[in-house]
Amino acid sequence: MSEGAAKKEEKPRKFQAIRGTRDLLPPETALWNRVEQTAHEVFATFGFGEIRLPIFEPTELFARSIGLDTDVVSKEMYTFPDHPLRRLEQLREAVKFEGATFWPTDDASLSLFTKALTRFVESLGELFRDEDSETYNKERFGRLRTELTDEVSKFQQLLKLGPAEGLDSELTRSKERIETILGFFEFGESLTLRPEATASVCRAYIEHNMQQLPQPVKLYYMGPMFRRERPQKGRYRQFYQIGAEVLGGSDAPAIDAEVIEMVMTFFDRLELQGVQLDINSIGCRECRPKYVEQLRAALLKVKDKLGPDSQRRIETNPLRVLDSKLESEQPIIATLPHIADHLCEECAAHYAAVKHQLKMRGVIYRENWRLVRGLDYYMRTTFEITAKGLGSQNAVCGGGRYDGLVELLGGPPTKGIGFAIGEDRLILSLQESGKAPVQQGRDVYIAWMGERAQATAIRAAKDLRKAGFSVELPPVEQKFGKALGQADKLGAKYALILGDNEVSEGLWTLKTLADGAQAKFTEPDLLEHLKKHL
RNA sequence: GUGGGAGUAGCUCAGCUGGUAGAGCGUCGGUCUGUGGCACCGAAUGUCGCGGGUUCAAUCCCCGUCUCCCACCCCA
Repeated sequence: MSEGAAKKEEKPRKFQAIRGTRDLLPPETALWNRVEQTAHEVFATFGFGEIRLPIFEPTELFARSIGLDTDVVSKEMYTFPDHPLRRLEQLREAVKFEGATFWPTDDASLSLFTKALTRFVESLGELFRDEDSETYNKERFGRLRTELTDEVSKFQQLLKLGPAEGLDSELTRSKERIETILGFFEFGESLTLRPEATASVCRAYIEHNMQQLPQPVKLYYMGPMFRRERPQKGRYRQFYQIGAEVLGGSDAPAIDAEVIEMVMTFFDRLELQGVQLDINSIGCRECRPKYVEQLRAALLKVKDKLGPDSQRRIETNPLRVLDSKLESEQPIIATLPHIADHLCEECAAHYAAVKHQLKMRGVIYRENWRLVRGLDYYMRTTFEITAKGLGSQNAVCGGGRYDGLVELLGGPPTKGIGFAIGEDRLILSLQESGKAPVQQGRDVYIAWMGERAQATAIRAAKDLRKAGFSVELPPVEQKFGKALGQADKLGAKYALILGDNEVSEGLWTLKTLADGAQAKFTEPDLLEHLKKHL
């Protein structure tokens, strides 16, 4: 038993990718690369430039843009405090380490406690010297530091006076004040792993004064996003998005249409199957609230016929009732008022023009009056693209217009529209329809034998690779049979045979693995031959 | 966060209402030291997801837990 336990301890912990994250391996990564490469190419033809963004941002950026009441912000973000919290934890550790309780009760532990606290305050001083970051408000921290030291010396005095009459409550209050001040240090900038990238793009637009560039500014990005959801088919906690945003300039319907055209072109190029574009307009700050009220009123009339989820949404977000999947609710939903009939004049005109622009571009769409977007910042044009083979998460792209978001984030009034593609889902759909690449083979496998031949083989590999061929050069000598077996398993097209004969003759043997044909070439001829045939 | 299904070799899976594990594929080696795919022979790899309980005995029964899959919710 004890032996078993000891044995157990020797074995290091087996690590595994944490829930909702995964490794992408070859050959699948070849497909990812193809998708991303295609995005680079297609987006470039539409005049979009790539923007590379931080993976984390201030929490507030997402809270403000996506909306506090959305699920994404209220329960799905990976949020953590920056560095100052670590300082506080260090302090707590230090106090514990010195053998003192966090709240000393006698002289001995008091001196330990103040020692640890003093060190903590000093370390804050270091923090200010080390970091030139503007994230920390020097003045505020200086003030806090003074308050803290003052309060601590007061606490010390109180403690030394002993539990004299009337001082107990003073002591308690002093403790509370110190804790409060320490609490402030905890509020180092709260950071969040980005759950999406639109907010970041807007932040970058503002930060780099892009309104001074020729408008509109057209940017695209790709990379991982993070949401703490329950994993499912086509849904991960670290997932990948490819997105694009058009910021600034006008809100011309042609921009909406061109952005949609671009995604469709991209999907077309990838031969994505079962592509279906749905569009809608959800109005603006003027007309949407009025519609929402009418919708709510209509819903209240049929409340008892709805499921519990939808009943709840009547209060929280009536629009979401529209995309309920419940079979039993479908007939009821069909009777609800359409937003298209309640758009203000400008929104209606814009929506009509977007549809016209799409037609001119030959983009096939379906109007879906039940298509509503979840994030707060969307207005007017919204769209969603679905593809086949995705289970119940069949949306592969979602997007819409978000005029006013830049302004909300402290920038100038700016028009905006964009979309995000779920790359994981895109890949999944491509794989389901048999578009997955096969295992990467090699152009040439070099079967060498003998020390002299290895030198030749190394030179041959270098030259072939320089010419762009994929070459496998075995690190150790192998029997010929084995070498050819390896070449076969690796899916090589050719085996270059280099043995004593070849080296002394200066004629290299090239074998075509598919049919077993062999021919001899001089070194330069071989390169020429391969260039012609590969 | 809620519900359902599943975890046995690298992969796909067997394992009899309890007696401490097997197959196929793959990997490696050999038959085969200048010729691959085939065939034959051989080998390695498992804390039977993890922890606890019942039992003389648990991969199997019970409880908990973790992970994966599917769906709800929400979203890309």
